[in-house]
Amino acid sequence: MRHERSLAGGAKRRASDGKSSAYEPPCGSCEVREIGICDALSSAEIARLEAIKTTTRLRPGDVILREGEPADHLFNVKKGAIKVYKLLADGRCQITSFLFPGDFLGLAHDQNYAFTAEALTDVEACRFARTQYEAVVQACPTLERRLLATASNELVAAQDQMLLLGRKSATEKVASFLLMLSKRAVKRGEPASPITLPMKRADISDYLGLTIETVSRVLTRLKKSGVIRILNPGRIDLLRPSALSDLAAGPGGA
Amino acid sequence: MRHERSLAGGAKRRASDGKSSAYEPPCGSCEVREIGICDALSSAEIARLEAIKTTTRLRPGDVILREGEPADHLFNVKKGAIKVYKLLADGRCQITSFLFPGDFLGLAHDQNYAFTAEALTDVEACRFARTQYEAVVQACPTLERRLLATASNELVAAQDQMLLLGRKSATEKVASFLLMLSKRAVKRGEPASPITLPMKRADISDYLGLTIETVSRVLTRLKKSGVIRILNPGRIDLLRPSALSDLAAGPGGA
DNA sequence: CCCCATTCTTGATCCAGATCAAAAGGCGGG
DNA sequence: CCCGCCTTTTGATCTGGATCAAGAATGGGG
Repeated sequence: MRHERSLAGGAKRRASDGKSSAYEPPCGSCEVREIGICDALSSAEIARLEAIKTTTRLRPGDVILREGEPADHLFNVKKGAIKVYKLLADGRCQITSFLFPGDFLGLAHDQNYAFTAEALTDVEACRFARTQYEAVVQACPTLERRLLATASNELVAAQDQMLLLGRKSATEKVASFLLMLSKRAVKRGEPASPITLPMKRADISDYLGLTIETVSRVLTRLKKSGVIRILNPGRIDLLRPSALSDLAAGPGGA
Repeated sequence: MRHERSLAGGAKRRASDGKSSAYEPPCGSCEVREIGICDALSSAEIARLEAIKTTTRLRPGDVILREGEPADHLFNVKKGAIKVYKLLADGRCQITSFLFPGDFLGLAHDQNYAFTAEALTDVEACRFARTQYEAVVQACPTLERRLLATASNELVAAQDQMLLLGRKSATEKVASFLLMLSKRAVKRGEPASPITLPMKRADISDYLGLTIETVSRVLTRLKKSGVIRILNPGRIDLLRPSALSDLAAGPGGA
């Protein structure tokens, strides 16, 4: 029951507790402004959002929101990494996405969240009460369009992930995963090659529909074949990205 | 190369060809009005949509839109069933969703479609040019909100499907699938129990990340254990839905 | 009504990845 | 600097579902 651990670790301090925070960074100097949902908002719109914004800080293992609970907050990730997952009754876990700076969290059509979100590292995020947020959305067509675009993007990503989970081999899955991390790092202005893996092997396997052991074995194989290099902390050097692409796509480039 | 078959069958007549259609049913008498995206639109808004609407009719195997092509149309399904899928280079296929009356098709944030959609049965759908549709959306906040709600719903469904693909056993997958079909049938006013399966075994396996043989074996087992009954055409009787739910959830109800 | 093509079921065997088991790192705390 | 815990790697074995291979329904066209 792999998850009892992290839940136990994280349940102590709920995100919702820290409504007030030591320091409220202004939106004007937001580091993720141009890659997040706030991009393309007018300064008047930003001001309206800023008025209802709270900054949340979390530590590894903290649960930000839990499946089944009332969906009454929305978040913008500013720093750190988050895993979003669903559990089966017996503890099996499927991570549906990892969130990084600039990502949006909390879209849920239902009354309740359909998933759990948990910090992997120290996290800083903007937090909005849903009711207030919706009021702002009503008044800002730009924001609503931005939300729709975000949802569409997530949908496309979800479809890619379904293809991966349903039809790719272990090697293809791991290769695709590394490339995805690299691409997303680039999108937020980080280098493509020594990528940072803020998550454990267990998280990678819960994301790819594999076991820890299989993920480890595939990484070892990639390392031995000179495609990647595994650096000390959670960092991996993509030595031959094109080889990785070939592996990710599988045969058929015949 | 399983798909060459269906593509061959469908490529003859593209949906986009039949811009004009023999008969344009008015929105006022639309059968799926209250379960589709048009629900909750004012009659003025409906009129604006109706003005730019075309009715498309398709036959089994017809491709409605293809991955990679410019995403310049949106659809509302009125009759029939559609499969939405992605392919790998070597022909492996993952169906990401089945569409039924009332469902929306065409959300794509990118310039191009990220998936292919193909009719499973005779299909009737409303078709809108994207540019015109977007103009209407701009003017109708209700419609935009409805689109966002639809996208959110799809996202939740996609997450469920990821859990299924990544972590469920073959039996759990098939049981979940049958229950999903039943639930959706109810939602559009059909009975819960003798459900109609408009798709072939190959489609079910491409949806569940299994092979045809495994799907067939699981169905046989469910039949032999008295949980379902397989009726002649593509119909299945859910004799013991609660047993099916137990199977779908897996162990853990311990 | 029969024929042929397609789909579905069933059986036999195989294998990628799971499971079980244990050693080897890494790292924070004392 | 050492200890103990957690994570990762590696090895041995097992198994659920894939693959390979026939049959048995089904159904549409002539």
